[in-house]
Amino acid sequence: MSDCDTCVVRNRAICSALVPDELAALGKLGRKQMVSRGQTLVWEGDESLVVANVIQGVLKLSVSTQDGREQIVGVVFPSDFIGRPFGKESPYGVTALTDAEVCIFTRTAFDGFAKEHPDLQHKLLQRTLDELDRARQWMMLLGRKTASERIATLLIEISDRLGAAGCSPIAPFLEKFELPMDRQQMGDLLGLTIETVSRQLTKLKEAEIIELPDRRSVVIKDRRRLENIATAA
Amino acid sequence: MSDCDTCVVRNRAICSALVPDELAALGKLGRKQMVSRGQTLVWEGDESLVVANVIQGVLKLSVSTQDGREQIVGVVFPSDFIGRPFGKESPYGVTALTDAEVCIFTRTAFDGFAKEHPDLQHKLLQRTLDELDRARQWMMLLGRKTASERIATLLIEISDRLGAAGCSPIAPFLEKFELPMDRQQMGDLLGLTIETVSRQLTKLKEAEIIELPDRRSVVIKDRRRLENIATAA
DNA sequence: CGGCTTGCTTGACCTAGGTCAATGCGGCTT
DNA sequence: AAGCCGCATTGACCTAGGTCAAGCAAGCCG
Repeated sequence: MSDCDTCVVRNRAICSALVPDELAALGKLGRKQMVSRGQTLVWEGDESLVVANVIQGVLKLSVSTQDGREQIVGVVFPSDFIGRPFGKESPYGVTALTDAEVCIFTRTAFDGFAKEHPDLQHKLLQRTLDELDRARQWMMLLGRKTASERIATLLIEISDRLGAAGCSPIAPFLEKFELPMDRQQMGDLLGLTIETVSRQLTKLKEAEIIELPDRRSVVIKDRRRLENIATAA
Repeated sequence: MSDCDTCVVRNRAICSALVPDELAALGKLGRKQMVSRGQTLVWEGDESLVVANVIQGVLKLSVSTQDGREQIVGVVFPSDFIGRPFGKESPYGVTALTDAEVCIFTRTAFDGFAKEHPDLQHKLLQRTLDELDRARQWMMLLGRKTASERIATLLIEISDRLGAAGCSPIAPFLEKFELPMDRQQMGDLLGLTIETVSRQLTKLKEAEIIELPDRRSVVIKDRRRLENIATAA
């Protein structure tokens, strides 16, 4: 049984749609689980057996071709929901980018519970609609943006989402943060190669728009200019 | 008041979640409307004022950059749902690719009705999840596939979706069909230029995988080979 | 301390697909 | 039937980003 009362994401995850009694009932179905960096929770093409809420850490959703090309199709942060409820196999794999903690449910148990709780379903619908909007924005990036626009967009997006994931209500975004992924994964997310990612980052560094204190850290020195590059203004 | 009893998509659109009484109530809120090719139903960035079901025809969802680059982020066929329920502005425009007929609702009226009808919301959630899966598959295409893989994938997809939209239960896909878009729009959907689209189509024609009887028609002569190209096998 | 390992950067070169500029062609209009 | 007009195709050339191949720096371990 999960201890929902002390869960750090209880006010932001879909669980926030529930009243205490309902929350307790859902808590009985779920179980907290640690996932270490690189570990895969769901394999692409497998039957969708589990769904989960992210408590801590960052995970990727990814699709691959037979010949090994990979595209990351989504990145989930704390309080986000993972998985494909209501039947079907999962069309993408789910793998931890950092050590993470999730609150996991068997899909069938979750589906049953959701059917009985329209408020939960409503919340899930809202989230799915938001996720769809984000996916579509990313389609624009992949289809039409240049390499430098892509990198700038990614840095802004990570800064925003890590800011939103933090509990502080006064930090809409972060100016210094740790990348939750390596260069290869940035490439897989942006539809670029590792070399292009690296070159574009050094270009931004040389233009004094960002600093790169170490391989995982980014400091945004001139957010305005970065945003201009990102939106192709 | 719409005449739902005779609606050609009543068994496939989200309305199929409703019992006759409910359907009549929803029908009172909606109104059938013709949209002619090229006409825009919703502008990118505008407040989301309407939602709709597609009865006939094909529409595109698209996003543009300030400097005029366009990416089509979705294509909707008969029985599909259009719009961004539950608040927010629409992050993409909706424009008819062919003459079309839609069953349109004001967003607020629809939202109110949906809140009272969990079955309808459930159907909407399922559709949104499917749409999200499709968007993510397309992200793989835009991020990692070559031009010929993209064109092949598009032809298969259109053939499948036009087949599914037809009422015949024995036609899972079509071997001859009319493209619901011109070359430019194919490019905007695939993240390619018009010239590359044209060159790839003639390449497929010369390989005798397809025929192009006129600018809008396609005949798939060797579906197996086309599928192999599409999946990068 | 030196030698590995792992991930990142940099450089030199190449190519898929973009750009620019004709040319073609079917359908309308007069 | 001649002239447009709006696409689509084709060709010649160019470039952003991919590929291939060294280097390089930080952590780690003996």
